[in-house]
Amino acid sequence: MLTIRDIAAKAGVSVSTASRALNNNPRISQATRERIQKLAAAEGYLPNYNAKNLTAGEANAVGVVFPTTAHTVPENPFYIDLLRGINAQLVQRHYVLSVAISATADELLKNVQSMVAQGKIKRFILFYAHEDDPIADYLRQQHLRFVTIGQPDQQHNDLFVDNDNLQAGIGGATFLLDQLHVKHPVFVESDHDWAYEHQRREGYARVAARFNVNPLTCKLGELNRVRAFIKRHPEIDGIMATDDFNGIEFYRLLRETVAVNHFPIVSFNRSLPAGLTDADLHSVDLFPEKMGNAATVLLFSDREPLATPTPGQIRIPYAIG
Amino acid sequence: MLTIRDIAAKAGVSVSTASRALNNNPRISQATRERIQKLAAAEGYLPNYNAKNLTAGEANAVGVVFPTTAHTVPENPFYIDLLRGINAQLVQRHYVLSVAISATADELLKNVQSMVAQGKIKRFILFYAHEDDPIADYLRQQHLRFVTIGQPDQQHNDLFVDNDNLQAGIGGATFLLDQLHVKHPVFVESDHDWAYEHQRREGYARVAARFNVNPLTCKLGELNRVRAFIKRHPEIDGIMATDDFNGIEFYRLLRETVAVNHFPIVSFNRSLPAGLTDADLHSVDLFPEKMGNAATVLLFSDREPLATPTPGQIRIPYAIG
DNA sequence: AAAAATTCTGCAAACCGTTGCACAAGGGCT
DNA sequence: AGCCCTTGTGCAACGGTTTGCAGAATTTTT
Repeated sequence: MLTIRDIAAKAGVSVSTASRALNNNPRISQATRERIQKLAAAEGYLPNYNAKNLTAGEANAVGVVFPTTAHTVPENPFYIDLLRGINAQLVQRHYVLSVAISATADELLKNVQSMVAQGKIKRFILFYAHEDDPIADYLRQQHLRFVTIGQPDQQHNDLFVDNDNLQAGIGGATFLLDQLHVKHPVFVESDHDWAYEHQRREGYARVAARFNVNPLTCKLGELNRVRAFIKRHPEIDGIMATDDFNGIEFYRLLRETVAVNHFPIVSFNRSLPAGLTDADLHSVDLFPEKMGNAATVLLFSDREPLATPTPGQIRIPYAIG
Repeated sequence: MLTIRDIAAKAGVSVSTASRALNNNPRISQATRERIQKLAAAEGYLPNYNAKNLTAGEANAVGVVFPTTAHTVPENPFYIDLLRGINAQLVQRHYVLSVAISATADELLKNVQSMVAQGKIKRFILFYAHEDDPIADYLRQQHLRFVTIGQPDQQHNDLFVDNDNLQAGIGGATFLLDQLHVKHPVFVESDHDWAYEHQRREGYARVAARFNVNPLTCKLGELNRVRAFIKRHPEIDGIMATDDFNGIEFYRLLRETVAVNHFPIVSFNRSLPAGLTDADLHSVDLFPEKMGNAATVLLFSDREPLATPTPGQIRIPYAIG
């Protein structure tokens, strides 16, 4: 194993000079610095991060915390893309991505605490934004840096990255009404009252108003209630859903009564392969990978100031595909 | 920050004694060991893993490598469950889960190499089993321990965990023919020729033979070919698919010609929420979380011998839900 | 030419554990 | 009493890197 001592010896300098040269310390002359860096690169020297971490008192790792319950099945592909985006940023910084994932909140907290206490991990990304979250509380109390995915509790002003759900709602609805020529849309949401659903609905409502169209809305849940709703609204000729699953579920119920085909649906966050439905399914792409990127950049913004000054939050735009 | 020196001082012993006591070294008397462990626990002492790793020359981390292509959407929920299973085992061992995930094979390899060289990670789990995989080659060449999820290349005898796909195929087919009383089943698979699909098909074929039923099979792909297939086989009264997506896609095409309802489908690895289809959808559960558990146990089997001797591979049974 | 200021480099300690080796204490044996 | 063996403990070095401080070398100033 090649150590910094070997490099120092080959370069004919002391270990401390080598160390400083490799870390671009301005106290080492430009010439020496370059010479040593070239040498190190040529020899294939790579620093031992365990040693680095020991002296730094901080690990070169970012903790990524998954929500406890997998309930949110629809979000799964989203998580993977987030991981991609985050890791792409981390490798550049010679950081490693460590995940905390557990069945219960208790275990999860222990997992995170151990990362902090034993592993000296000082930076985290939370894959959820809950109110009164014990993990977030703990991190705040320890004065550790973290970014949440999704807009968190307003009262602490934590760092977060979120979609611009309002704009995405506006964009999706405009596409549905304008491009797909839908006259009698229905907005379909889950029965969870999630914040992002409200925001998307608000966007939809605004566009509906602009197009002079009735902003019909249906919340999923008890099937017969939904069926009754559909019976009452035979005029529906297009669906805007908060995600693919909700959209397709509503469509299935709709087709129990009316024989339609190639029916226009606009949803968010494409999470299903084509070919699963004969609907004319469009999706507002929310770029989870970009969210991962942005979250990481924000997480390191204490060291590496952001290009554009931002107030501790980033909103990712959307696109329709 | 509480260090081992503090504990040693409070206990009135030397640092080395404290270290040995905490690591259950038999050279320290039972009495002293217990006394020091109690004290450490009471004081809330937690060892610094960066220091431990430095002396050990190995990090307390397992690298989890995702396949490059995200396209494999169907498998996503599976990955999350795997992570769960793995992490549950790791926390017990005071290990951390580090992921490597990248868009391109090149970057992924670099990612892994950096984990090894800089991070001193010595154990890996691969979330795929490809032939001639550069990552696996690299790990073998470095004599590092790794376990693949799914049965790998036979010629190297790597460690792996896989489903018992043959048995699962038998189980699923039996359920379809016996419980759901299907007389004219069709086995639907993707056009990727994946190994697990062959194995499941083999199970299906055996059961078909036993039930004296024609082992009809259809490979997805070009839609009109599939439609023609369906036209030729109006007798089909049940589907066995290699995953939910394939099953539902075939079902959709089927319904273009025949108006069926509550149609029996048996697939594998439930990855869709109910409510998306009106088919009578059953799934053979392959317990990805258990696979994660097993993979981890296998990964550490050099230190912690397995309860039941196994030949470097574990097969996870299935259940039908 | 000498002094001062500036720039560059090296020594050694520090980070926090583990571990080889030596030594001390205690017991049993002849 | 003297010796050996066993058991328990401590000293000090080690792992690979960073960094405060001091000293050497070079340049600038007077």
